[in-house]
Amino acid sequence: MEISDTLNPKQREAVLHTEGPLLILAGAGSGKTRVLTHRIACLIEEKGVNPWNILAITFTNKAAGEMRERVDSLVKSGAGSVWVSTFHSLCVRILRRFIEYLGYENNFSIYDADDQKTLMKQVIKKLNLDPKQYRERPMMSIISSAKNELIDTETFRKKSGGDWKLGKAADVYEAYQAELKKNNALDFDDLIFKTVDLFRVNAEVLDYYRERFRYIMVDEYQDTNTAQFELIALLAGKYGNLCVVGDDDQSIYKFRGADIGNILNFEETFPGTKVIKLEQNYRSTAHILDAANAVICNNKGRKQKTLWTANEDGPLVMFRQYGQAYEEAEGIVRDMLAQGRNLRDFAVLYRTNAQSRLLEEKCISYNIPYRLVGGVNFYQRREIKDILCYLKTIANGRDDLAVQRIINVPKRGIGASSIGKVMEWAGRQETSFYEGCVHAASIPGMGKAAGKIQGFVSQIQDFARRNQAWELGIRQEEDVPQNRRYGLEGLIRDILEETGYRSELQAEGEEEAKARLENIDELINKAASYCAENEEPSLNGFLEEVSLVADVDRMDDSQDRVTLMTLHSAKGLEFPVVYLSGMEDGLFPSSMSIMSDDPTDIEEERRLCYVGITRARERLTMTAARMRMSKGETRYSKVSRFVEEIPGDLVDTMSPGARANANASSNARYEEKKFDGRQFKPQTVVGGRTPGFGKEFTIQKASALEYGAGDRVRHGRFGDGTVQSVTDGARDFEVAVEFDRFGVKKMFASIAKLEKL
DNA sequence: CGTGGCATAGTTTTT
DNA sequence: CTATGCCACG
Repeated sequence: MEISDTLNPKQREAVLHTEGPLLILAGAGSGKTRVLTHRIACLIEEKGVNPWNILAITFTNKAAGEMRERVDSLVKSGAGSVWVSTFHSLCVRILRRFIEYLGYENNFSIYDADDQKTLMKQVIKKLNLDPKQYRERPMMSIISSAKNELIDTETFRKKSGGDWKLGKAADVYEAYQAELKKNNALDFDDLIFKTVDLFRVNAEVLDYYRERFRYIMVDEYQDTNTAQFELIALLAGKYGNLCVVGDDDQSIYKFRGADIGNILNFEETFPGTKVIKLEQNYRSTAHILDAANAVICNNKGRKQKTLWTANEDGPLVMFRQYGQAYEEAEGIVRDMLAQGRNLRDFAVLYRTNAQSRLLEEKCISYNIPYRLVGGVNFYQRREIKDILCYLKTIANGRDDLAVQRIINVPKRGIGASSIGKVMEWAGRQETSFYEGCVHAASIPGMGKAAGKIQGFVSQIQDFARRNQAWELGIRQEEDVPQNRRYGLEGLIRDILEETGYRSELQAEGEEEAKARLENIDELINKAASYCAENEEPSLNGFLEEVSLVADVDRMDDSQDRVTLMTLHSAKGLEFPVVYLSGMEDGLFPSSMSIMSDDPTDIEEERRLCYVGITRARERLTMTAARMRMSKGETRYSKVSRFVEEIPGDLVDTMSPGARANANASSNARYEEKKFDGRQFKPQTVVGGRTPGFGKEFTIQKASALEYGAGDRVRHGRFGDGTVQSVTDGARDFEVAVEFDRFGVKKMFASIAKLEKL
């Protein structure tokens, strides 16, 4: 085959350079996946490398799946032996095989964020720390960063020096790790950390994988953290055939420990590195690309490169500012409808998951099918977690968290005090909670509860026996519906029926139960397809698969639907038409990053904006709202600084006439809530490069107000009322007024323009 | 032992 | 505003 036919010179160079360290700086839409897949094909077909010796690491399972598919279609045979995987699944596979060297059992559980939180809460309680002062989240993030930096408990303790607060954190870290180990469980960060640990303590295992993975490729390299870096460096330490692909401008996971230094310093770390820049963009129109470049060039400390394209100019970038956030959502939905394209062409992106709600509501009211990526995770739903905890208990009885979650679900009359007694006993015996349940009868003071616990234990044992029989390939004789082979599907069904989970669910209400049972059905389908797709399906394998899914992995693009998702989830994807919603200072960039004294925080937001812009192929629309509800109160925002960074001649701000139209039509539906847009004419216009929008909405805070609590005032729309309170906020005075006809309203003084009577 | 009501905290982003 | 968590009561 002619591998290089469809590639440009730079791409071809990257594909053919197969030996030694290679850094590919690939701008957005520059065809990096094509380079990677062709490179794999080249290794196999031109250089005669055994596919078995190739490892490609991606960020999400979705990306891995796509790469696998493309390699399959490119390579005649053997492509199946190429190991394409995410960091996390790679590590799980390695650990399942060798973790016993680290003192864990190979049926370990994987804890997600919820599990971590529960465990952390227990730890804080156990250490008798004030839960007001030591909250789970901050503690988790301290520990997570430590693990991402490969700092173990011992080093952490040393580094804490005499610092009291850090010493406490060290206590928590130690206790948390001990608890995980006791439960034979690893959290997400551990998966990487422990694999590095394994490689460091066991030279044989390391060498085995070094021999195995002679050619390594890493996608999205800009988002690797120290632990992941070390993992790769160890693996590539013998043959040195390491090819990383990334774009420093698209590094958006600093909060998760990603170290942009990994890509910026790659050349120094790996002497003899060949650097290839891919700067031609094949994805977007020139206008979109110019806008992206205009935004990102405000960042300092980036590798110099300029994306260019041979594509046509395309339409201008659109910007629209609405009054209320729901008008913004409606505006987007109507705009999509007006274009008359396939719904799958559209993506609406936003900074925070909370923003999806309004968009969903509007999609529903306009009858537009949508697909929501992220948000409340399927696997976080109560009923799904319940069933998964049954499965986890069956797979790994040492997972106390799982056992404790389900021991009284459905209700078995095992209450908090009985559970407490078992916990106490297990603690004294230095054994697991489940083991405590097994010996419930011999625990003093258990009373009637002992029998109930026994019942639970024998149920679990029964399930475990069936599962073991299935895993060993023995056909289950009894309880087989027709001639279907017993498997995970059957196991979940049995759990549902035999524990009484289904009947309890049905007892509690029609609608609710129906929805939950549908979710469980979806889980059963998942289990069935897992079993069908895998050579050697196992309970642990299934649990892994469900715990390592990213939100985008569950994105189903088979149906013609609009996609709603966060900017983070959108990384690596592309759509013909993209809306960037909520372009407001304080939301995007987030107020956290604005307040931060670390200037690189805002740069990370800017990179996120760059990622968002470059998702669009043909048409990009940015939208903002002046008012948005958050935490129960209205927030007023000006247009995002990122919008201002785009030169005015690239932007189409809606003409005043068109805006009036849009408002008029949206009013029809929301008349009662509508707040006349004209009242929001700027009080003060502070000069901006781009006329028509930008800095127009700068509120001039008055030094004092002429009215106070108790005074009668008049409002342009709400009529007369009595001032209840005046709060002196940072940006403006906030006034609460009880209107005679409209009730109590809170408003900002400079906007409301209240007139004293 | 279970439930229902109230209080409080929380919003970045996720494998 | 909404989700979660805790406490008091039945």
